[in-house]
Amino acid sequence: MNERYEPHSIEPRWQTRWEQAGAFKTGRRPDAEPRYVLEMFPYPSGAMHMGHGRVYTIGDALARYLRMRGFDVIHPIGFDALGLPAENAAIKDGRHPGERTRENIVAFRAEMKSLGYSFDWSREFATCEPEYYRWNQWFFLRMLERGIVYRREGKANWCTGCNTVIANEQVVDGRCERCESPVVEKVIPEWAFRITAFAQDLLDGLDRLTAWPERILTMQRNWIGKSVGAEVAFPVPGQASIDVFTTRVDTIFGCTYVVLAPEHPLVEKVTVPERAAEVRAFVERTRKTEAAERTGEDAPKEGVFTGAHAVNPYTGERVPVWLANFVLAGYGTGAVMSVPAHDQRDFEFARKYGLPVRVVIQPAKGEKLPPGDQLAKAYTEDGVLEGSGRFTGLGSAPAREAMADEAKAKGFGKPTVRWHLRDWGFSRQRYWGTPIPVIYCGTDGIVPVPDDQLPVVLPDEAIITGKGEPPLAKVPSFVNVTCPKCGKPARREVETMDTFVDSSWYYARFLSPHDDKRPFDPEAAKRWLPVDVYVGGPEHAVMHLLYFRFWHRVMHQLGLVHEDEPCERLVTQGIVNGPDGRKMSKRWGNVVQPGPMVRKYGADTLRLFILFAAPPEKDIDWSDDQVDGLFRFLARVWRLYHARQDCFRAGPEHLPGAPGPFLELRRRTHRTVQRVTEGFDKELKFNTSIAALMELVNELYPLEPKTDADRAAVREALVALASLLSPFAPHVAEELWHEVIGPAAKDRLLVDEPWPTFDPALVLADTVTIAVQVNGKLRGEVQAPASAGEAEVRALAEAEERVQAHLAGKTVRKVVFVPKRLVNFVVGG
RNA sequence: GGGCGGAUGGCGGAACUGGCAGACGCGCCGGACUUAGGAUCCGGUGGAGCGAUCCGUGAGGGUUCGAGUCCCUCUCCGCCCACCA
Repeated sequence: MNERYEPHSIEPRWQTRWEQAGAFKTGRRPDAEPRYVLEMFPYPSGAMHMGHGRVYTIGDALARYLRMRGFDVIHPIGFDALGLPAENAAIKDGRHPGERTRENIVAFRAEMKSLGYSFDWSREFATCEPEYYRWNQWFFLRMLERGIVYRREGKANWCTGCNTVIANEQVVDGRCERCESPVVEKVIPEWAFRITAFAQDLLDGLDRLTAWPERILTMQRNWIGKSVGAEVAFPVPGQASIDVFTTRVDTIFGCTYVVLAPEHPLVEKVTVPERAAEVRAFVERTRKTEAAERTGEDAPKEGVFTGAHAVNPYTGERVPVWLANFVLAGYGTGAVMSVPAHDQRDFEFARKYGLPVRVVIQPAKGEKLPPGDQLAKAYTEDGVLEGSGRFTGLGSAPAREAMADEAKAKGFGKPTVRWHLRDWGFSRQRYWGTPIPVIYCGTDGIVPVPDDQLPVVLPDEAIITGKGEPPLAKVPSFVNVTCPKCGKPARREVETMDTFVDSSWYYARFLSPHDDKRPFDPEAAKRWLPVDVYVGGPEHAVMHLLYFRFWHRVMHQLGLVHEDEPCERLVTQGIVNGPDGRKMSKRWGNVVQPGPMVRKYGADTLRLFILFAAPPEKDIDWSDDQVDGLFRFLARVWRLYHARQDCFRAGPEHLPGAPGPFLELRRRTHRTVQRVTEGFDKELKFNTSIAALMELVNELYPLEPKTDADRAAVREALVALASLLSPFAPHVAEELWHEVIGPAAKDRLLVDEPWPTFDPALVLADTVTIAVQVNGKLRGEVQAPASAGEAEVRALAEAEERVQAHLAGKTVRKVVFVPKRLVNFVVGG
């Protein structure tokens, strides 16, 4: 055995051995229970970064552990290869996005292998392969048949930088999430998934996801955004009827005006002729304002009076109808009833334009509100109704119910549910995506491409400029087809799919990645789904994870899967920041990449650093010093095995039973097995699991075994240590395990060995240290048998000198005894 | 403004259902071995005090024999969302 720890001489060797043995192939244990461990697949733009290093290290530790626990594990990897960045890069340097993507994949694969990740590489695929995206097209056609896909003529977010439509969910503060260019509204025909039809179901499903972080569940709930309210019709006599949506129908007696969105269809109709010019100017002005500016936090509230009046159906009162820039056409009915006393926006608007403020809700307790004209700000809490006719005196909640019911009974409204979630517009005027499989025919209209003509392959020869028409429109051989129905010349759809489509079902494709008859094998799905553990960044909390849940429900409807949630447990990992605590970025010059670190320290050290720095969900800062420390730990472990070679041949029959350091060592060994095992089964706090291994090494280090029994105890510890280390630092663990086990085991691999078990009798200490307190303050400690009762411990404690000093001259009023932990004398006088 | 997390030594972080605060690592200090040490090994390391002891988990209150942990009020930090009616 080499005296020095040299990771570079051992890591590639074991990587090769594992690969040759097919150690990480799925399905090696067909009779064992299945487990599916999945990390979010990477988008291969450029080189692998530390964030990737973290996700895959966390998932890999789990996968390796579960394999050793005897499960049949699937741990696949692939590449999310289609997408805007590759296309933007292509626009920049003129290279084909596929060429660049394939290069990046080669680099990624090499780095992942150098990190020793236990992927089943035989299942790898990239979403840019027609063998994959043809099934995106297949799903599209199935959803089209079922009305889940539809064509809509609607306002869309138009990114002025990417020149393409992006989803609502991808707009951040009025800007494109990717390129940060301003997003403007534009009317455009587009394809959409009817995800809103699943809104209630997606919401209900969250209650069953008990192993998802609460944070993520809350974000999804907010994103789906169910609000229960009421729709109420405010007639404009002789003109029209304005439907307003409100969640606070209990405040309706305080409604002093009604506001329409500038784009509301009734604007023209209700506006009185003398105000038409002013209204039109306002509408024009608002339309020109960018979404970001209009809906930004500090944007001024502006409005204009239409001259019309609408009737509050509850009171019969006539209230003025206004337009305002802050009312959005796309939400609710695009019209709101304004209750300035109980809504802050309405309040500010009313003050600005001198509209009346009428208090109709009083706080249930505490001071009453002043009259509306003296109110300093809106009171938006629930309370007790006043000045609300027959509803006066009711609480807000029962009032909402009673009032919505009355609206329904009298036919001027109804209880209504509204969602924040919008349908998912997924067509992109881009090249590097899945072609949408439809044909536009002059005779037959929109004609789906027949299944037997799939895939519609992305042509290589597209000219990508990022401007004007979609790139595919400029490829005549692609565009010009004959109609599958009538055989006349027709045009292909030139738009492609959002890449979130690709990542919505890839986990299922891993189950039969080479299937050319169907997207995946439903029998395999029955065995492997849902995913047991899914590891990825919390930045995907809403978009990807919602689409992914939606798609799974669609696959359920298609009979391809048996359950409606795709994943049981979600682990969201924190960011790896630079050494300065800031986000790694070229701008700060604080980027640390996994590749160079593997070359410097070896994969095992890097993996250990990532796992030891903090629990998975916390952000961590890169630290060169900590990395050094972990390299030193592995070198120390290495030296330990080297120094104890004389223990390798002792047999377990000689294990020590008599009290002494080697029996203590055995206890430590078994306790460590227990702690690390629980670390995997419960909290996934790998940092404390690794700390436990360090403690074992520290205890082992100074021991000098003299007898066979001593050596057997050391050997037991060394065998266990190699196994326990294996999920975290697999290469060095494999090497050391072979050293201990010796030549007899040369054909076996540690990664295939069973996970060590612990003896429950050994993890329980027989002597415990009990803290002694007087009035809650620590005054000493005593050693006692673990089984000791109160009387025994009390006697031991009272014999302690320091304790006696604090008890002297006092009366013991009470004694609190916690077995195995403490005894507390409560004294007085 | 709303939602969700946080706040513990010089630093990263431990602490199961309230029960010895600071495990483990880094850094630092001392020692050993060395021509040398930025390698390795051993010891120390929350603060104050010579000491017995006292003070310490963002701040302030409370519950309790006992609070990092539970309750109330507040401050700061991070992330997500935001004229969503």
